Amino acid sequence: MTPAKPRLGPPRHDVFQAIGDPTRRRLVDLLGRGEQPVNRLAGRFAMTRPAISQHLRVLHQAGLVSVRRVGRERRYRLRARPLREVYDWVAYYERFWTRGLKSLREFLDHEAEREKKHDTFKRREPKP
Amino acid sequence: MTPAKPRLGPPRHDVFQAIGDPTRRRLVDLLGRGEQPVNRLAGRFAMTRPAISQHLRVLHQAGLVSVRRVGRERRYRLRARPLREVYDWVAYYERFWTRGLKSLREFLDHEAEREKKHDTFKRREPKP
DNA sequence: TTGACAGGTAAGCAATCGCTTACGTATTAT
DNA sequence: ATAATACGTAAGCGATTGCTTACCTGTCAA
Repeated sequence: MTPAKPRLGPPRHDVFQAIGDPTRRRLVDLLGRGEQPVNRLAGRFAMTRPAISQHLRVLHQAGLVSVRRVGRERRYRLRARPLREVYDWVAYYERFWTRGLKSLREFLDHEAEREKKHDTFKRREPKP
Repeated sequence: MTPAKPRLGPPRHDVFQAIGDPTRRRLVDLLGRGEQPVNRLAGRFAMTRPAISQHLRVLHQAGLVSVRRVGRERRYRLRARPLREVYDWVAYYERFWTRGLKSLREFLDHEAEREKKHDTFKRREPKP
């Protein structure tokens, strides 16, 4: 197959990717308590301040934080709205684990379950 | 600062990272309709089957899918339970966008908001 | 004005990612 | 037996990530 085209331009970070990193999730958690300057945030991590700055940039590109300059510090605040996309996506699957025996999961796999049983008895599968 | 230690051993994929990739999210979506063999899944994407196999491996390591062999095909099925971790994390922030003027967000940033106003009037900030 | 502080940014580097092609291994069809 | 199918896996690749150190600018304090 022809090689996949490389992404060009500045990497527009999407929300799912942004929260894929545990450090950034912790940053979101910390900012959930309220606006905070970079140094205060960085103090909570075992890495350098520039590293945190870079994580904050990713969060910013994902629309998850905004900055405001106060004196010589920059205070970041959480913009949780983009998380809604994640929430909406994942909330759909809630039904897959909350319900019991009559779950949608089981309903959907009903046929598959029957096939599995037959497997146990060495029944032939219909040709794939 | 001393360089961060490289992660050793096989990369145990965590759920957040697993769903950080759009291809893997689509795989989850497809599997949400029910158990499916690899070829059927791969047919929906503009990439080779091995690429899909590798994505499925990541999902498997994250506990998001299970496999079952049927004849010569392997049928993957969704195991949505680990998504609960994502759901729980993100659900906390729902309040930040659902409520109106009296949101927790505003409550937490109440002080910050006042400072901002003062900024408008060129008032000095208390020393950071 | 000089220095200390807050923090962004660039460069560099090893590790990881996401993809490809090539190949190996079961299983089914002929 | 032989070929075809379904799939995994390894190797190789360029791009990206996550960190570091080094350096820069802007603001406050002395």
